[in-house]
Amino acid sequence: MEVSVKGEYALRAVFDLASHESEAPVKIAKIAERQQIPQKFLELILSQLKQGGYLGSRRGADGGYFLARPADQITVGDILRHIDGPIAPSRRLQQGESADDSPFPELWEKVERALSSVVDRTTFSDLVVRWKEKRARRVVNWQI
Amino acid sequence: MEVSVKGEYALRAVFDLASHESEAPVKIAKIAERQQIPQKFLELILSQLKQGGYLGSRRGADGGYFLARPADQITVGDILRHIDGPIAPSRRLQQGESADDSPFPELWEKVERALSSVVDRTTFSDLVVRWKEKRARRVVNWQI
DNA sequence: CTAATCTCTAGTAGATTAGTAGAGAATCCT
DNA sequence: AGGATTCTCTACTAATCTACTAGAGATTAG
Repeated sequence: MEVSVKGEYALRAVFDLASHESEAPVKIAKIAERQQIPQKFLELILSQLKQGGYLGSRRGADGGYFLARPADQITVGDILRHIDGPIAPSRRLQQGESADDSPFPELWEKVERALSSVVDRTTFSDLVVRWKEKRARRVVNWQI
Repeated sequence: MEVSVKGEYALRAVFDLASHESEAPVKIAKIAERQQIPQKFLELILSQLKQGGYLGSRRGADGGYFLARPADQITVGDILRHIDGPIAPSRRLQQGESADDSPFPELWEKVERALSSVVDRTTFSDLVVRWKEKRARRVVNWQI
């Protein structure tokens, strides 16, 4: 039940774009540097996220990537599913086994719902807001 | 976020033992047959579950495996963690990053809690009970 | 036109997964 | 005691996946 490194890179990349929303397109190199992601690997990931319709891009000088829709309309679940595939164990049935010969399909559905209640309700806008609040608190504590 | 085949085999095996609790030890071959698991692979899994303290065994004729504690004291989470490792993304921090430079550790904690609320509250006793109820209902429908 | 940047195809070392093979050790039955 | 049965332990492996790297090609801004 781990998230792949690729999946986590994808989340970080989208988060990076979300925190620079409505600015000029962000260059791959910039994201790679800020998020500590190998640039060439990141290129593949961003391209895949564009295929999925989550990002847009522009080439050339002043090019870069940007969110294809507002940060409050992209969820963590969207990105994870698109990069890593299904988020919960997909109901694997043994040969000649019907759905209710086994107690597990029901269990996996509960797991799916539990996971979904977190990742499909968390948008990148949420992440950015929370993160900014946390940073603000830290600055305040400094000053005291 | 998938459960490995090995993990699912482990769950099925413990479930099989739980549905034959308080009977004589169950032979590997019997579990392998009923649950459709390659026997040699199952041997490794059962042995690992024994190392974890979940199962006991006896060799020789009339030997087999059995639960080391009652089925209502073994959870799905116990088995999954023991076979597949951590159930939620473990907070990976980038180099030189403190826990609140990033919004993700907090996210992963929520995921962990959500998952835990399912797998750590589901015992094999629960699974057996639900499964028997489901079978009972099916028989009733047949007769109508 | 050219420099900057994204895009696309290919390759790849190392780890992991899902097994298999086979000999050894304990236990029960007669 | 002897033999059959069953778990136990170590070693090996084919195939797949992961996390990358390399390099040439296509777009765009100025």
